[in-house]
Formats: sequence, C-alpha cells, structure tokens
Amino acid sequence: MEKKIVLIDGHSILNRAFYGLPDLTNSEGLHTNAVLGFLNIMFKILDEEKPEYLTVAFDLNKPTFRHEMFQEYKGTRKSMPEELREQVPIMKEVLKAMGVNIVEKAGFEADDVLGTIAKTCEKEGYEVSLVSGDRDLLQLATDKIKIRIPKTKMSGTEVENYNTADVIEKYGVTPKQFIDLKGLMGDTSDNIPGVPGIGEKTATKIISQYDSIENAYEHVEEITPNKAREALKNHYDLAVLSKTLATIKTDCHIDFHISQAEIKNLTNEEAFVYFKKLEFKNLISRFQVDVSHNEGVEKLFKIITDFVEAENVFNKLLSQKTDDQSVVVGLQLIRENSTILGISLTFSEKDIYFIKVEGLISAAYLQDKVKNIVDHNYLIATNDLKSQLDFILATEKDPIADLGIGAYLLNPLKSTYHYDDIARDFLNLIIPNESELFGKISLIKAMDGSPEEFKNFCCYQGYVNYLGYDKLMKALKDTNMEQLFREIEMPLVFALFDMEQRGIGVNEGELKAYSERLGVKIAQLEKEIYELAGEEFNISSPKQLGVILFEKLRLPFGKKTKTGYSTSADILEKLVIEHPIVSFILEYRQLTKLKSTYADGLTAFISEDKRIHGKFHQTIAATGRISSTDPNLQNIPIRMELGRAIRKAFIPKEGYIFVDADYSQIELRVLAHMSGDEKLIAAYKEAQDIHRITASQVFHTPLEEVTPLQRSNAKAVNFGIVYGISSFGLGQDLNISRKEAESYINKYFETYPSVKNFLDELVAQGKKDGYVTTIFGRRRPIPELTSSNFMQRSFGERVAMNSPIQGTAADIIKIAMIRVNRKLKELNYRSRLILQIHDELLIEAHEEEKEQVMAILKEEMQNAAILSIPLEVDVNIGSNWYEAK
DNA sequence: GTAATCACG
DNA sequence: ACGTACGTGATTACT
Repeated sequence: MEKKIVLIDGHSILNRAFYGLPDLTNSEGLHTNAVLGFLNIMFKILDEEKPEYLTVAFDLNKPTFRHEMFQEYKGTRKSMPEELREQVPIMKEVLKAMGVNIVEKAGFEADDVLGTIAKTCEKEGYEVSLVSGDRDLLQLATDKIKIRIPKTKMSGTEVENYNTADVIEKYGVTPKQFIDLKGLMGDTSDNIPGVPGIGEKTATKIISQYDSIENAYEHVEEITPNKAREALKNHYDLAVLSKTLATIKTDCHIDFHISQAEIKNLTNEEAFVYFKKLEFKNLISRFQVDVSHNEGVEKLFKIITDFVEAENVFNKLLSQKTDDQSVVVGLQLIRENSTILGISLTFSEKDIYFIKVEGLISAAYLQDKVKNIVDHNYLIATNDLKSQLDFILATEKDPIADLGIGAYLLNPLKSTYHYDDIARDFLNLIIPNESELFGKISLIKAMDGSPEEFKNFCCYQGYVNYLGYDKLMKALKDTNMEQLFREIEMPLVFALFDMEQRGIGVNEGELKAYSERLGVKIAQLEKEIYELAGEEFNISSPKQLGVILFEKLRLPFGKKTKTGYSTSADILEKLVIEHPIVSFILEYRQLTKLKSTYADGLTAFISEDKRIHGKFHQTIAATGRISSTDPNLQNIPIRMELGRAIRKAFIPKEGYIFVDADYSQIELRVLAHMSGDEKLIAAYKEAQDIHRITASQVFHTPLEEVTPLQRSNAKAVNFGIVYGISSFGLGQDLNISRKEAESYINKYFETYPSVKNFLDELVAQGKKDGYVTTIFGRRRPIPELTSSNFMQRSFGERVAMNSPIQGTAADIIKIAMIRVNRKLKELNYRSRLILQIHDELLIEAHEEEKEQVMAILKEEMQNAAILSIPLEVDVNIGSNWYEAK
C-alpha cells in the first residue's frame, strides 16, 4: 500500500468555507467562519484518508482571487471582503501551530505549486489527494492523483472525488484533454479568453473527437457546425494561447521534500491555544485534555489536609514582610453551593497550595487565617470577589484585586472571565476548565472520584490569580484604566455585595393575590379569543397565532420573521381596527407576561426572610452598566399602570420607608457635556423640560407654543441621538417615513452642530483605535467598525456613538453608589442602599433618618461628576416602591 | 439551544 | 439595494 499525501489549495478552500458558513465570530468579535470551515474540511479529509503527509499551498501577494460565485456574475475579480482577509493570517498561524507544512512561493500560483508537488509525489510513488474548490485542477487527475472538491451542503460537507475515469465520466474528456477544452471554451474568471463563439458543448464535442486543439486544427475543415469551424480557423492563435494559460505547470522549481510534509501531532498544545481563542468548541474535543499539560507546574501543586502542615503554610506566608505591600497572594475560595471545600493559596512560584477542609482544618479556621492575611496588608489577588465576600472578610479599604473585573475592563465583550480565561488571555497558559475536567459531576464527587484533577483544578485558581495579578495591573495601567479599576470597579464590588445580602422586602400575599386576579382575567380573555377565532389554539405560540390571524382571519400581515409572520405588539397595534380579536390578544399577552414573569416569577425568589436577594453582575454589559438576574430587578414594570401596581408589593421592613432617587435625563446631559455644544448646554442649564426646549429650538417655535406633537417628536429625536441616530430607526419609532425622519435629524444637527461633530468624531475614533472610551476611561472595543457588511458596520457606528454616553452615565451612577453606600456606613445609619436601576437608586431608609438620607442621596448623586451642566436628581419617598417613584 | 416576544433604563 | 434604533434578562414554544 502506497503512502498518502493530502495537498490542500489553501485560498480556494478558505474561500469556500467563508461563503459556505454564516458569519461567525468569537466573543471578541474576531471573524472565524472561514478558518472553522477550512479546519472542518481538512479534518474530514484527514479522518477519511489517514494520510502520512499533508501540505497546504497559499498564493502570495494576491490581493484578489476568484470564487465560483463571482464567475456567475461578470467574471470580474472582486476584492476580498475584510471579514475574510483578516482570517488569512489567522489560518496560517493555526496551521503553523499544528505543525502543518505550508508552501507559499512568491511568483508562483498556488495551482502551479500544487501541480508540481502532486506530480513529484506521484513519481515518487505516493498516492495523492488534492483538495480544492477549483475545477481547474481536474487536469491533474490520474489514477494516483485524486482531485477532491468539497461541497458544503445542508447535511454537512460532501466531497466530490475525481480520478481519471471520473473526469471522463463527468466531462466526456480525459484530464489531459481538459486543458484543451478550457483553451477552446475559455474561463472568464481566470481571464482565459478561449475561442469566441465556442462554448462548453461544442468544445467538448471537438476535443473528445480530435483529442487536442492542435489536432483539431489539422482537421479543421471536417469540423461542424460551420460556426465553430470558422471560429477555430480565425482564432487558432488565441486557442493556443488560451491553452497555455489554462495549463497548470508541473515543473516549477520549488524546494519541496516529502519529509517536510510529514504529519506531526496536529492537536498539540500550541494549537489548543488557538482553538480556545477562536472558540471552536466542537473541534476542541479532538484534543485530549489530559492532566499532563503543564506538567512542570502541576508537580509543584500541594494539597494540604494535615493541620500542622496547614499551620506551617500560613506561618511561612506570614513570615514574609509586607510593609510595602509587595507580597501578592493568589487566593480563591473553593466551594460548592454553601459547602466550603477549602482555599486555594499561592504566594510564590513554588508555594502553591490547596488547603482542604478536613479533620482539624475547619472552614472557620480557614476563614480566620484568611482574615489574618487580609489584616496584614498582603496584596490579595482573587477572581469574582463578590461571591466570596461572605468568607473573605475584607473591606473596600483593603488591598485586594478582582482579576475577573480587571479582565472585563480590558475586554468587556467576553462572556466569561474564569481562571482558565485569565490564564489563556494573560498568561498564555492553557488549562482545563471545570466542565472539561469534571463534566456535570459535582465538585464534591470529583474530590473523591478524581483527586488528581481536583487538586489541579483548585491549585490552578490561586496560581492563576497570583501570576495574573502583575500582568493585569500592567495592562490596566497601559490602557489608562487603573484608576477606573481601583476607584470605581473594586469599591463597587462591596456595594453590590451589600445590596445582594440585604435584598428587598416583598409582600408575598399581595403578589399571590395579584397573580390570582390576573389568572381570572386571563381565563376570560382566553375564552373570548377562542370564540372569535372559532377554535382553540395556543395563543402564546407566535406560530399558531400567526396562522389564526393571517391565514384563517386573513388579516393583512405587516412583517415577516425568518420563521413566519411577525406577531409583535407594534404590528398587532396596527391591526386593532381590523378585527376585535387583536386587542384581546394584546391584552392577553400583557397579562400573561405580568403573571408568569412578575407575579409568579418573583414569588419563586422570595427567601426565608421574606425578601428577594437578586444578583447584580458587574462584568456582563459591554457599556459598563450593571445587570441584574435571579430575578431581574431592573425591569420591574412601570410604564403601564396595571404592571406598575406590582411595585406595591415591594416594601420596606418595619420602621423603614423607601427613598428613591433618579437622575433626570442623565444621558442627554452627558451628551451635552461631552459634545461641548454651547447651545445645548445653555438650553439644559435653564430647561425644566428638556424635550420641550429641544422642540422649541429645533422647530424654531417659542417655548410656550410648542405643541405636544412637536415635543414628542423632539423626545424621540433625543432618544435617537443617544442610541446612535439613524433615519431608519427614528422613522420606525415615530411611524413616519425615512425621509421625514431624516429631516428631523438634519434640523437637530443644524441646531446643535457640535453634537453632530462630536458623534462623527466618536465614529472616527472608533475606526482609528478600534475602541471608544467614556469620560472615566472605560473602553468599548468595536470590531464591527471594520466590517465590509453595511449592516454590521452601521451597527458599529451606532455603538461608537452610544457607548461613551451610556457608559459615562454608568460610571457616574457607580460613583454615586459607592459614595452613598460608604457614607451611610460611616455615619452608622441603619438606612441601606438596596437597588440600582441604571439611573435610579433605591434606599431602605430608617424613618428617623429619612430627611438625612434624602439629602445624602441628592448630594452624592448630583456631585458624583461635575459636568458643564448640573446633574439633576429627583428624590421621592413612599411606603412601597410604587409610591416612592 | 435558539427564536420570538416583551419588561426595564 | 441593502434593512436597525442602544443596553439588558425571563418566559414560552419548538427543534
């Protein structure tokens, strides 16, 4: 059996993959579809063939290249889209990491290189598989050279295979004759002219009969039809030239030795780094994640279960001097739910421990030791501090850093910032994460089941914290975000922890009564809807609802989604006049939403203490906002009265009241400040009603004469500006034409030219740097700005305009939260900050402190940032959240 | 697991 | 010609 070599036409396959897969990106916004598709094809072929050798050929310095898609158009060469261009170097790096032989030779076409290598290998007795998306290569097919053309189909990748016989069967000519065939018929995409007037059919007939162009010319008088005969007579030179152009060279001088093409370990550690970075989750399963990775470090990992040894470890650490805070301690609490399993502790390259709760080593003992370390001013490096603050009894005054938050500031677009993410992104270290190690098995089970993996899992966390600290702090310094990190994000961790601990009081009985009332009403609506529809169906299924409304009742459908008719509220609202069923459906939707998400949903979160302890997340939103889950307390209804009533169920504890404060139009004020627009600043300095004064200035109408319509239009434009204005979006919102929306926007920009200038500047900055920043230096990367796709690029532009505004507002309220929380504690007040809703803070205030609390809230919120216009804050009190707002 | 819908700022 | 407003999270249906 001959040995096998697989040759891949690099650009051709990359191109195929790019157009065959949807536009995938990793969490950093890097486009990855072409690379993924290439690797999928490559692995499929390798799995089938199990070759000994592999080589990929790329063209060099070729700014454009062909693709079948374009041939169908004009045969013009279209330049490579940016999304594909940026994947070419990545592809090469990935292949290099896998140890794959890459051939790229200046001055040669990939076809010629592949042809040469294929023939050379054939001569030396190897079996050759030549993988390309390009049918030109069929001329190289022999019994030993198989041309393989992958096709991306619904069911996955299928490959067409061509040896000599297959070419003859499919095209009626031999591979060698294929060149002559092309010489006659030409190939527009390859700039091969061919003979005018001779197409595929005629060319095939002639070549199969006469074997070659030259021979056909000798018998030219016999050729039929007449048209073809004359064409060949008149254009013989062109035919010969075309044949030369179509011939793939097989005798290039390239230094190729089969030994270079030997397949090494493709799934090695270096490649693993790339696969992780590109987030190829499926392909990663090809790598056996075994614990022998990073064997060197893992040998140093120690698990401590003996009390005396634990004492020795702590004593060793405590004997190191900390006057200058130079000793970094990587620390991570390891626990499952409420069970504390131990602590991961690293304080030098060699002191890497997991100290396990066992025997005399109790959780309380460890907590005490950790407190001792904190009190001695060691520099603590940990990850997700908020989740550990019930154990690590630190305060915001202590020198402690949360690496997850640091990594979030450096790239807020990622989805997780776990120890393996930090290790990969900052230490170039690939280590298995929890699910790779244990799957769905619980930590407690893994502790006994796979002790070695468990030890490594635990030790790595402290180790990564220890090593990552310097790297992250340097990166934050280099990006001017050190102050943001130290003075806003880290102190905020403590404020959010406090809020989660405190929770908010809920009247469970009221919530349940509310749910029952809704239930009754929903049942009535259901009945009426079924009656009007003439049948029963699932009203909550957009699919079934669409059939009823748009097919059975024949209502005009406004919009379609990918899967069917759109039944969204804004579409249905336009249909209210068409049929009485529509308003019932809208009401049904509203009530079921209130019941399931709020009345019943919230009830499920009430804990023993009759309070809801939601979670606040600091590393989710790309703009720097906080987010809320389990439950989401930042989207409790307020706009509609019926929903707003839910807020009556949120109550302060006995002896307390709610004090609620919210910023008035903070984002517009931030915009006025950041843009420095004189007229806008002047307007907002005096304005009671910002939208009204905007309307007055934009529509050149005296303030008193502004109509309600003008005001609401101005309001919509103001929102639009903050969202990153587009005439389409504004038109959609106001239900007016794009043209009209455009004229509103133009009027706005004429009135406030510096705003226009500012927004343009943000887009330009985003394009130049790849990111935009808030006043406090927070960054938002915008990879979409380089996209060649209009939609994506436009999105990037809106993000560039919106993020600095939304982000600065987020920074400001974070500062206010920290100061308010701090002040209430300093003054030993019983009042507590319990919620943040983006521009609003809610305090559960002791009745005796309410006046002071109102003053503190207003003061700290207004002065959290000093802008060129004052920040206005509205403060209200109430015996429940409904009243306080 | 994704799409559609809708709640908030 | 293209076809979306910015930022989130929860529920439901359905593959």
